[in-house]
Amino acid sequence: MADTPNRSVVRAFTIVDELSENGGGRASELATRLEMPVSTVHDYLQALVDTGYVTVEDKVYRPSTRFLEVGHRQRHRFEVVKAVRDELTAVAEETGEHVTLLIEENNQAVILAVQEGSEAITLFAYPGARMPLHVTAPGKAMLAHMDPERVESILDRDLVEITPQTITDSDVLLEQLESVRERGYAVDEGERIAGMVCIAAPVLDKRGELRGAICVCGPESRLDEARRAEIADVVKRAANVTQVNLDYV
Amino acid sequence: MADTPNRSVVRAFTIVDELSENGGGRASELATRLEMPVSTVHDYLQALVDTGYVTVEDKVYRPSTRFLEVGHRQRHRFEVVKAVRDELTAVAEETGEHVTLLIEENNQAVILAVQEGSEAITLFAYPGARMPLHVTAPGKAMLAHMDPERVESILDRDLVEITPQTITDSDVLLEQLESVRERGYAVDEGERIAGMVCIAAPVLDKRGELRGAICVCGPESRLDEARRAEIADVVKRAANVTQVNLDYV
DNA sequence: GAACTCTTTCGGCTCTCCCGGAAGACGCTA
DNA sequence: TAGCGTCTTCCGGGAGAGCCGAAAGAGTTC
Repeated sequence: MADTPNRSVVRAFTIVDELSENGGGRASELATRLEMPVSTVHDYLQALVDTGYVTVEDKVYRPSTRFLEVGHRQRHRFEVVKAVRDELTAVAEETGEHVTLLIEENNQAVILAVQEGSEAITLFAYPGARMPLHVTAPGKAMLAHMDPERVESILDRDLVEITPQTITDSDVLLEQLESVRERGYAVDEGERIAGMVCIAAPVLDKRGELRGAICVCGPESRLDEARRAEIADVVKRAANVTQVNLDYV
Repeated sequence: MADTPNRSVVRAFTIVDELSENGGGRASELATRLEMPVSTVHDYLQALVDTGYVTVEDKVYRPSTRFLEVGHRQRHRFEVVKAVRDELTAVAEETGEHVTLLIEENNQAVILAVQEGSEAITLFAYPGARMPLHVTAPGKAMLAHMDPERVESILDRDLVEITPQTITDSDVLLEQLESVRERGYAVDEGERIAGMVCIAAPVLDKRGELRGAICVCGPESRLDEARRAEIADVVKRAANVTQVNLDYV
């Protein structure tokens, strides 16, 4: 944690972030948005283009496919992605819903794989999509198996409210985590997306280390008590099989 | 094209590249490989971690899932990805082979989507994977519809030989491009991967602008003359449907 | 063709990156 | 446990590189 992290590096990635959020932009646009001199932004964009991580076309700059490349290469190195693969499709087939594999990174839940069942709702879910831990079933599933100190430090911060259902009381969350450990799965009811219910089970390896979570999402209307129980079983089984695969590899 | 592109930016991404290639590394490792002082590398790594684009665990640094995020967001903005979606699965089902969608970026062919048929050979193909244009069917399909001046400048450079079959003679390539335009599809026979045949059709929009290429790859043994012709038809149809979808959107 | 906007170039001042050196952390061996 | 080797982390002063104002160039609009 240096006092002053290399400013150029930070600025470069700030520009990348800005480009990514808006899907691209022109030098002057960025300059105003980031409150930097145009010439400075211009210099950075040149440098970024030089590296190949940004492309220009008609003065519009965009993140290049290099990001995909680096991202996917890295993704392949997560053993859990391979270990879960068949189970993910199996779960999608059995439930017909939207199924994802997530991991925890920097106190956030990040999607690594998506598999859509036949009835799956179209969600804005893609590899790399991230969300706070406390607002989702997979997040809670993972929190339940993280180091208590880290959990505490995470819950101590502002628990952002994303929907009216989002749980922002850390005591309530701690109770839920306890129940996750007992039942082996977590549920969220419209806590991240209104009207959407998610059921998730944590994936642990034989040493008990957290490796991710498998999550099924569907519309409230379709998921009554009985169906939720069914899905919970499917998800738990998938997590279990994945663990076995992990330990084999 | 500034004379001296911001050194910090270039260095930062050099480090990212190195991390990506080796799937992560320690400060001292990078320092030796990149021939930089350890302390310098350390400073950069700190800054990169600060941005969230690199993570550390047990002193091992890795590109974070941010790259996936940026990459995928950008991918979604390519209309051709949506336009081709159903066709890609259709082609995979019909042929049973390995099907990909590629685009051209910075004089390279880049995979944007992969769909594996039931018999598909396992290829090291993932979104973001890149390859020279002249060594692949999709590359040739795209070259055939690029600005002649650009084509010339690309073919004028060193035509890297990847397999003994790779075509490194620009005149031969130019002839092939002509035939691609006539027939509507391109073929490569072990020019990128020995023993592998690929058949690809370019995707153009109504203005005739190049938007990408659809590619089917399979083992030589399975693809005799007749089957190649079949696949060529399937691929051409898929490209055509995609064009229609594109023009609709 | 004048006025405006946005991109690109230029260059000198100043700030910040750079890296040697040293301290600290960790692991290994005896 | 002490001692040694390796790696990470911290520190600070010098010099080189980034920064940005200003102006020129490119492209558009009316």
